[in-house]
Amino acid sequence: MVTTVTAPKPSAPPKKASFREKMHQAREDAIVSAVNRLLAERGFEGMTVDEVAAEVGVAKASLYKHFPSKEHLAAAAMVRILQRTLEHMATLPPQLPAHEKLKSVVRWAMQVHLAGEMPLLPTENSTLRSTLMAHGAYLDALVEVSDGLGTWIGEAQASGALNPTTPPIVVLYTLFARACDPVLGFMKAAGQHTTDEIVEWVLATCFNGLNTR
Amino acid sequence: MVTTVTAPKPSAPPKKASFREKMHQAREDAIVSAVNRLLAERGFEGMTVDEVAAEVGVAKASLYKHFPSKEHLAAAAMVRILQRTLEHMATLPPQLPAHEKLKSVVRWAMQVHLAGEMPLLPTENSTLRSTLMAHGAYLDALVEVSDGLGTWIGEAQASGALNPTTPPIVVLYTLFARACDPVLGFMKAAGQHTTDEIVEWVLATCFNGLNTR
DNA sequence: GTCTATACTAGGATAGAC
DNA sequence: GTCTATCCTAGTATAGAC
Repeated sequence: MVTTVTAPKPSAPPKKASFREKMHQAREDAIVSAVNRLLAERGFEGMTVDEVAAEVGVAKASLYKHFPSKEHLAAAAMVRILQRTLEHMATLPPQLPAHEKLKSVVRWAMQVHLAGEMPLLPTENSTLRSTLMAHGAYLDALVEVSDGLGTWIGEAQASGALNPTTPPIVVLYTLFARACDPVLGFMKAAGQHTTDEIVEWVLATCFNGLNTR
Repeated sequence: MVTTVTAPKPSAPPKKASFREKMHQAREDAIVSAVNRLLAERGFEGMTVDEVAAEVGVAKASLYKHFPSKEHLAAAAMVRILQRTLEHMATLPPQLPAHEKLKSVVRWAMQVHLAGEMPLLPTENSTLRSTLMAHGAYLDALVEVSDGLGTWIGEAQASGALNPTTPPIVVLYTLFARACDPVLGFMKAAGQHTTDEIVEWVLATCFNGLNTR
């Protein structure tokens, strides 16, 4: 075949390639957004791929051209929320005290939660767990968020703002857990308060505790 | 059929009736225990009726002689944990300060959680939710627990032990949520601390907050 | 890479004998 | 009221045309 004369594969025009790529990304973004919302509403087990397809307005088979399984769909949504978290963290002014940065992140996460966009934490022993634990992008993003928060936790404890006797890992896990706090949903369902009020009360409970100070 | 001579249905000997009844109750108790454990491990959607049957060591069809649906299996487990909560509440000495009673209940619930016996809260929009909302025994038990805790919350806020500016409903929901706090599972999975340490730290975080006091 | 149509399986529920 | 065997829907995933 060495002697065969074939035209060299023409490199596609950059403009067009970029356009196609953009469409592709936009479509995947729409998919991940839908997954994210359904994950927040129903959890991984409760969410069905049919629902995702319906919400995106695309055939189910098409989803599987983008992502190889339901677990990978969910993983993409988890990566996305972690990246959004990193983006929020990056917007915080460096001179802000560490404990204020932490508060801001939790406040932001609670607002995301109340907006119905915070995926529920996967239960242990879930098929999702093992996929996530083998998912490089997810682990990377998780480590990056944890490291960032961990640094601030150290600073806030050193400054005396956060209780230094609490093990930092307890603080870190508590912050993650508060982002998914069911209290937010309960209060919203009770329907007696604005989302801002709910966020401030739950946030205050988190940092100040239930006891009188 | 009025003229038909039939022996009057002999009332079963109390001893034997009681025995049969006891066997029945013991079987149902075993079922509910298994459901409770699997609900804690996998959540409602993640739990399968096959697993329940396997764990009890009984045929799946037999389960449906006791409970009409998967939802009702779960509801029975929810009722049971609420009743266990009421039992624990009843053991507390009346002269104990209200805020200590509340702490004791949360501590107990966390221990139950770490023992793998705390059913996960049902996600909103679940088929389980609607069954629970139509389940008299569940609602009764829920109201009874809520009323009991609500009374203590009022007392603890009046005494100044709990922050009186926090809406009581926030306190109540927070206590329920802490019983299912994923932080407990995270810390346990991290495997660096005893369950007693975990409980005390999470409990302290709940009542004292993350901030330095 | 999108669609329609379908394969395949898991899982909730039931039939019917004992 | 327990069992075995089965029904049947829902839901993940894929085939194959365009």
